[in-house]
Amino acid sequence: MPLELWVVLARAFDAVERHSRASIARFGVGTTEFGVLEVLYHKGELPVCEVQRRILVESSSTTYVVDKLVARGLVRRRPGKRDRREVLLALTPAGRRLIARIFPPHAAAMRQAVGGLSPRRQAQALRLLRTLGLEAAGRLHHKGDLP
Amino acid sequence: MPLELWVVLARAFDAVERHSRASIARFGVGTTEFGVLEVLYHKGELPVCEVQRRILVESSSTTYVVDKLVARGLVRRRPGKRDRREVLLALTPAGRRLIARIFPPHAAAMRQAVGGLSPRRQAQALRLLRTLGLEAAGRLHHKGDLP
DNA sequence: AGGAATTATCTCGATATCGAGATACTTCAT
DNA sequence: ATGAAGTATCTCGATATCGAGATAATTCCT
Repeated sequence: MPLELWVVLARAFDAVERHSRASIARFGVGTTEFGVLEVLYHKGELPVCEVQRRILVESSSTTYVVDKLVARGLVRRRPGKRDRREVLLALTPAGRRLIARIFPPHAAAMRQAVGGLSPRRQAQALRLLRTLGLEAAGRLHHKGDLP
Repeated sequence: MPLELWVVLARAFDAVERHSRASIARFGVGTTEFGVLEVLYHKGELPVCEVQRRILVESSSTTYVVDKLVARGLVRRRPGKRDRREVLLALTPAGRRLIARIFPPHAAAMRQAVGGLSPRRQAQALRLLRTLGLEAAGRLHHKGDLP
């Protein structure tokens, strides 16, 4: 049963992610790039580490993606003031315009993607997956102690 | 709500996948390589395309992974007889020994990974995710017709 | 039977991602 | 106050993955 659950979780993620990628790719933006734009759009200026936590890639990849977005003039870097290790990220006007244009159709695409479940079941799935994710994350061995 | 569901789905997948990767990596095997070994272990000899369908990577990546497994002497390629386009894959004795050693602790690790949900809730999640995945896959636009 | 469309596999170049380690700054415990 | 431990970011090399396209075999339609 656990293995079966893991398999259907992976399949569901894959299928839904294809919707996401397709809806975003039309605008010449990749999944990870979109993640950065989206979080800055909704949360405002944030340090890199905060962005990283939300987009589920490693820090080196975050640097890489942000580099690209900066090169395209969509995101701006600024040294942090209170903590001088931090680098604060924010959208440029061009970046804001782009994400404002992408986001609504993307939200619609995702509504369509998960529309196979009724709203009631979506809410059920949401609760179960939240618990599953948090518990699984909490159970991650930080050093090395496996069976 | 759909977007929130998508986010928790991605997070849950990420967290559980980390368990999977960690449990497998100890044996010097990557996620995709494991997928190939595992499906051949449980289903016996299969054509590449059948394996590919199950491991959720593109065909070019499948070739790449199989190449590595063949080079390591864990998998064997054999031309298909009834359909001469096909290439049949099977475990070598060494491959069988390896996966037989990896699989039990991996199953245990996955039980632990999803153990945050009671068996009853695991079954619920399984049903919901199966529907979600199948529906989402069915709704994938094959050409280009998005909002 | 014969050509068109489909399917299976592979090649190749491009790119996203990782992991380990370097550096600089901050926090914490004494 | 000071040194140790922790945190934030980045660099660099290695590698997994993709996408487009090539080739060959099969199936389908009439």
